[in-house]
Amino acid sequence: MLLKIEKETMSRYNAKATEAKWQKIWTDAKIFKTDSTSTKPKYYVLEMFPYPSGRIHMGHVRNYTLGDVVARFRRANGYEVLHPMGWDAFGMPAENAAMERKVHPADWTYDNIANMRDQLKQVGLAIDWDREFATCDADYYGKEQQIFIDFYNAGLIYRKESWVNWDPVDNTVLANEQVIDGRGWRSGAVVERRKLSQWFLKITDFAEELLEGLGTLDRWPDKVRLMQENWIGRSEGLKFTFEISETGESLPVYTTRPDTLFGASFCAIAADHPLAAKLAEDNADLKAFIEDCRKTGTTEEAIEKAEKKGFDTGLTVKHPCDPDWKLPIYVANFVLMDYGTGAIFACPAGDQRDLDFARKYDLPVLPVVLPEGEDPASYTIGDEAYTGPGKMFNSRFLDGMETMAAKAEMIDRAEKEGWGERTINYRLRDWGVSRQRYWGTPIPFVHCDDCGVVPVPAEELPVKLPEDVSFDRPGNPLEHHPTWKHTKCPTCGGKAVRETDTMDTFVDSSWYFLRFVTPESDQPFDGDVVDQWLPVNQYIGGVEHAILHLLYARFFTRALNHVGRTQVKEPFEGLFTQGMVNHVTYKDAEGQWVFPEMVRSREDGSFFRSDNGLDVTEGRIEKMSKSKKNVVDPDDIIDQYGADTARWFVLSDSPPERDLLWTEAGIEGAWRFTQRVFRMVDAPSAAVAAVGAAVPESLSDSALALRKATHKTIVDITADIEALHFNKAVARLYEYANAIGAKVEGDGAAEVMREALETLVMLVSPMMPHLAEELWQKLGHKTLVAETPWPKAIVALTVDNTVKMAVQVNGKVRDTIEVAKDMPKDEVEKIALASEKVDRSLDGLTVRKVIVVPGRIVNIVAN
RNA sequence: GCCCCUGUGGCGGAACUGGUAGACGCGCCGGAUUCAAAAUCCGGUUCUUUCGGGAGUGUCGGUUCGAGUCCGACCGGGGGCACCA
Repeated sequence: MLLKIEKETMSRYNAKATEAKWQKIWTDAKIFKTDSTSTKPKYYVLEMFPYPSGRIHMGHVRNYTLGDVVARFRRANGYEVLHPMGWDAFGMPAENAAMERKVHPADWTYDNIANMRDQLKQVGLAIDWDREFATCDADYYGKEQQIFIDFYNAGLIYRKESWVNWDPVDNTVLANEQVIDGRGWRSGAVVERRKLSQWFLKITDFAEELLEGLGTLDRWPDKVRLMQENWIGRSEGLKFTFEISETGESLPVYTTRPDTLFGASFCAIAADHPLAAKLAEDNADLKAFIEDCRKTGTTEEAIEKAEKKGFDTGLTVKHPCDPDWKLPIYVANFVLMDYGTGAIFACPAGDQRDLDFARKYDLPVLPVVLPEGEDPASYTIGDEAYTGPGKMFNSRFLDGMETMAAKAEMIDRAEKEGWGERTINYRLRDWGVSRQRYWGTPIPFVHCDDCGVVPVPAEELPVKLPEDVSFDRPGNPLEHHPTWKHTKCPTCGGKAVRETDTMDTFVDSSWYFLRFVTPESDQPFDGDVVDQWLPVNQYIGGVEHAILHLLYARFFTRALNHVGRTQVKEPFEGLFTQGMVNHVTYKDAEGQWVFPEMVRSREDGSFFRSDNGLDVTEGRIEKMSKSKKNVVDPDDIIDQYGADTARWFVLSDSPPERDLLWTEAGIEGAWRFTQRVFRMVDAPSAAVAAVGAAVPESLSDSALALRKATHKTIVDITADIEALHFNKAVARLYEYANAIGAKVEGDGAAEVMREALETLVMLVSPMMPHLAEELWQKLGHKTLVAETPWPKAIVALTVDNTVKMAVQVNGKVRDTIEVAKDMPKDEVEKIALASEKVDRSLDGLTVRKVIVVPGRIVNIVAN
């Protein structure tokens, strides 16, 4: 009995103690410290840095494990790897905590960082922690202010009065993208519209470059490139000017469908259009209509959306091709001031919105594009506009032309006759970065009555946030602070007031990957060193950042290039977007969400709560979220199974770009494998360590089979990791473990087994680094796995000289044959036809044709 | 409404450029070990069958000697969006 217990403990792998041990050894030896000036080939792997919310979640574990496998794999393959970590530390939750719990945002943030750093370190990541910083460090945001002033001096920053989305709860301005269904994306408050003076970054100057650059990003997911392309929204069309018949004033419009100009039926302007505002001055009804449009916001839900509304101004414009043709001007709720010129001409036959509008207000609908196969005499438009291609008709000089040709012709004519021009238009708008908040980078400017807006001189940076702030009343604490904003004008020395806006936190994350390269630089970064390390070779993060963060970071890099700080143009060479981590949801009999750890199962398969015994039912599988309580805490998992098992599980089963389903059974399976690998290597380790590394020439069949498996596995795993197909790598390692478990005996068995076990340890090491170190040591090595080169396959052992081929009769597999790899087709055919099973299937049929695809298949066609 | 992606056993998923569908794992079933259990090990596991086979990758059709893979239409699931002129 005693003996048995002892055996049990000895053969069990104690993950917790072992992991702590190796983490300390790695840290003490500083083996993950990156030498920026190394002559080795460089590899920069980066995961999107976390927001310090307080605790890590499984999504973090997945994200950082993916990156860590890449980092360790590249290190083993001879690269100098840069794999840093930092904190996206500014943002509203810290201010919310300050308001709710009377804790200073800085204290809250740095406490959270300390917690999460400890948690992340337990995952065993190969990170150079010496480069760590938080964006809320004055050192970091001071450098950001420097960049901001650079951009200002380069004309990339301007201020303008503009309509903004005002969140009345957070007392802040929201970007359009941050307004979801008319509500603030964080507070959920119904958004109002206000006019404020705002700071803007001229991202639109780079619209064309950013669009073109997408073409070079061949290691980005197509999906993300497409989303950015749509976001930039380049279109080519005609910009021309209507003359208002009654006043002679001009009204510029933009259209992508100049071909349909003869189908025009009315003209519509946005509610925010200056002309609308002017007309509303002495028209109460119009004023009310405009107010109404504003209330609905720019992105309202479907039902509200569907309702096209307009207001007839009573004015008309002259058709540019026919001064006698007058079109009424409407103010319409579906025309956007931000896009094009804020005014359109409408051709109801060719645009669904225009058609809906025309039907509602009983305006003419004249078809001008004839779809193929339709008769011009009888063709009419019902409730559906025709937006496809076709031949022009009812269109005077365009009649008979194809749509594309008609477009070009109309633009050419407009340019020749001088009433319009070919114009490229973008949907992309400039980036408003002003936030009326405390916990962000102060915009480094002062307002002087005499000198206007003046940048803070470089030697006075950083403009630090004051520490003594109060969150007792709503609004921006910087505005309320008794002294902070009062300063002297850098130009004239007179009284001046600091800008109290802080920057959008997307600014912070737009250049952190550059700071990581030279975090000690007194400049934002050392351009020469950055140019050697960038672009980031592999960037990994959530697809939710597909547009904003990634587009802003691309813009920032180009802007930094523009101001001469770097040669780099595209920051991220390879992008990988991981899927979410999901879990089933549980609800008890009272309808309350239940944490998975509180769910117990009965023998009949039903569930109950461990605390109060209430019945529990399994619900949908959803993204892990605190609100639905379908979360598992990485700390608990690591405590129970160890980091390696957790890492192994998040890498297995699902392809990393897809959602991962977290299950108890899955983590148990991973844990079993961890134990199995440990036993497989541990049990024979002493004997194996004594065996020489040299494998003899002559091997028994079973030894040769294992050796071949070893070298094939090296090739496969290497390819899988390079392609980030970690789930496949995991599957192959299971297979390889099975192969090692098979009986090996005879000549060379011991040597081949040693090679196999060492290879297994190495191949597993990027995924389960602690276990690998422990086993490596047990196999008699004094060096670290983390500093051991990746195994090299002997190519000769990875090719077989025979091959199994399927033999089909009329496309159905009847038999398999094993033939020499280079056997001529006619011999293969002979062997296939000699098969008894094939012969049986051919009974009564005549062979018409035999197709032999060498190394793959034989198909016998018969009837 | 528009755009994109996706659909394979009970489940997660394999299947290179069209060439043996279901690798590997989970679950389940059986066996070994154990007083018993846990753990571990071995075997089986798409469905169906008269044990010869037959059917099968969302549905229907097409191309091909051969289709999960290519083409067309439809159905389901997921994601994105901006009423973008």
